[in-house]
Amino acid sequence: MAKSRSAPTLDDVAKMAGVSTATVSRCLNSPDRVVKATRERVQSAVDALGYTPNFAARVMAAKRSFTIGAIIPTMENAIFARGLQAFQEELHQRGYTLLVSSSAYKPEIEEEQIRTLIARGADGLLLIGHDRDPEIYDFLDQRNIPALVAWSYLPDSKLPSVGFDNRAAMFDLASHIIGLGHTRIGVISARVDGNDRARLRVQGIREAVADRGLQANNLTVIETSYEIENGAKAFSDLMNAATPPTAILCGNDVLAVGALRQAQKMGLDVPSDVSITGFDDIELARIVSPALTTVHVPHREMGHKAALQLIEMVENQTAGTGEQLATRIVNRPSLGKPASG
Amino acid sequence: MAKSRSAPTLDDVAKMAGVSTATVSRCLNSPDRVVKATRERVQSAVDALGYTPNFAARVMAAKRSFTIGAIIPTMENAIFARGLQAFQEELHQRGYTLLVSSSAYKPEIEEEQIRTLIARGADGLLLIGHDRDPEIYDFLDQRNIPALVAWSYLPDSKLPSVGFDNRAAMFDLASHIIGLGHTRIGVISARVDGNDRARLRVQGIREAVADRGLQANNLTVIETSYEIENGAKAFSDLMNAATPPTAILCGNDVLAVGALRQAQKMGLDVPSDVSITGFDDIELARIVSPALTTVHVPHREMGHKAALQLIEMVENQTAGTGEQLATRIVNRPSLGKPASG
DNA sequence: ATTTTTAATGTAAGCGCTTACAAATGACGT
DNA sequence: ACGTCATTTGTAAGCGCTTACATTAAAAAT
Repeated sequence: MAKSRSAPTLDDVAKMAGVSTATVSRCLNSPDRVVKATRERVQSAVDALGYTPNFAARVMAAKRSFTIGAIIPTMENAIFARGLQAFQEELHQRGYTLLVSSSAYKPEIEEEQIRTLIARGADGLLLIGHDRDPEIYDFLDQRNIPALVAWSYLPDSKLPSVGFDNRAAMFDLASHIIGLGHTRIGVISARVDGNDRARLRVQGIREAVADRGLQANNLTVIETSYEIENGAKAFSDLMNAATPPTAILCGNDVLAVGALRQAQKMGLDVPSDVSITGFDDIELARIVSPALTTVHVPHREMGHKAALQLIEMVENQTAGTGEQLATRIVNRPSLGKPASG
Repeated sequence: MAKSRSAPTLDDVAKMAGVSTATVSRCLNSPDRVVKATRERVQSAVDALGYTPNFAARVMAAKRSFTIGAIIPTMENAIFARGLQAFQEELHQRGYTLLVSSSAYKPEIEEEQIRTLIARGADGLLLIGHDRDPEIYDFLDQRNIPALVAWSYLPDSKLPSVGFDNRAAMFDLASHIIGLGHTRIGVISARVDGNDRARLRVQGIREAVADRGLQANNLTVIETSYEIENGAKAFSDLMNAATPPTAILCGNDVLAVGALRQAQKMGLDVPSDVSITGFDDIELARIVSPALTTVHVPHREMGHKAALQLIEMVENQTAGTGEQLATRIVNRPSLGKPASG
């Protein structure tokens, strides 16, 4: 096994360059405060030694970590992966590193992760959605840690948010579908408990139903967890009812794809026997056949803007204004008019 | 804006509990070295103050960070996202935190990320694939940082690896396809430069072709980058040749899905006009129609085992033995016998 | 040429924790 | 009773960096 030579320190560099540690530190952090000749001498010592600053020491002394923490429900979901990728790219661009944890959709894990990330000196936090124990907000407040919510925009929330209006997006889609003549609506939603995004989407549908004068009993909502198979199961439950829906709105594309496959398995044609719609517009939505009508969410833009906003909050001690992003309905063949009248 | 009360320190706890900082530290790190009464007194002070240890200080003093760094090409690819998720879960289980960076498939970015993660005190590193500048291996060696490679198993590599034999897996698939009677083979590969996984997959195909006595000119290989559209483009290039292939092997499922869609667009039936296969067995492979014949890779198992192995290397200063995981061919309708003779 | 102002560098005090070592306490054997 | 040994706790020295402040050198102003 290789002998481990421990990493060179600031002191080593200082000695080699014949200057004080303060000067070396300045060369690294504010080069303009050091005269060119010195800077070059220091630089060559750094190169010769292969010096890399020790992060922990730097954080401790500077009380800044250039680290941003993000806690997402899961990386396995393309929507988070994509937004997070854009978020990380922008962070990296601006000299920050990303610390990621996933909470597996469990509030208590999320809370623990928040504490961990803060203890690790995260300068700011990215959180998904608004629903969480108020205690957490107090904690963030008390510690004065900038935090931003993504994937859900709410104008008057505790934390500023960069995202879209889940309720309005689903309201529009549902209105459009009802406008097509559908009168019996099925909904396959993700679990709404502790998930404002899912809850608001369902609420948008309910409001559209009321708005269009449909009876509430024409609406059936099933809640299930995030897996293709659950979408399939929910679909067959919905279609086996006495008077099955003519359109099924799914809370996300993955559930919709599950429904779609189940339709095929049951010999039902989409959209002539039943229409199916998704939400998110992930790649999958374009690729299945029939392709899914869905709501397009600008995931990359969201990640990107969230990064900019959070960095702004961290660097200038500002409160963060949040930003609402537009979504749009993407019409594809999985949605049609209901059969007959 | 809330007054920022700065975080309570070990000292605060010690004072409140009427003990020394050493005792508080011991309560937290090796509780059995402290008598029960004291431990309880300290614990209540911790609770009352809402104390969380400062990570940077701890790292600096203990020279251990309980952080593992991972550098993956991109989070947007389901295969990495899934493996990484499993990796993170196992890490979390064992009290480690994951620091993630993505290199966007660029070696120079990867190198920079490696240095950054090490400077941040990562106790160990997870890297994807074996191809990289030897200098990096020297650096890792010199600093004595345990590192493990995943997604590619090689018995005699610089670093231990947990993964599968890309060459053999593709050799088997190609042999199977040739055994079905295909004689003109097209390959749509990811860029092989700096990517041993892609390179070895192509090599596996070449070896199978030679092994089965096919002329090398019956094999056409196109290299392209990772996007559905590129798979489509490569497919049409391949099929517009004078004597188009009867089977097209793709280096991954995403490229294969692109090829599949292009086939539909060109009015070609799969598999009767042309067979298409993928690699990875991501969800997409099951969902497209016809479903893709592909090579199943145990991504979650890989992430899980990589975590265990890396932790073992970190905690016991061992070299790491690596582990080869099995892949298997998943037969689905996108592969058939060639038309006519 | 001398004083004032400004720029460049050095000195040294922490940042919050861990841990080697020392000290104190108590249990035990003789 | 005393000394021995084990257990529990305290003391204090760093870990590698940043930065307020002191010092020195150089430039500008007189």
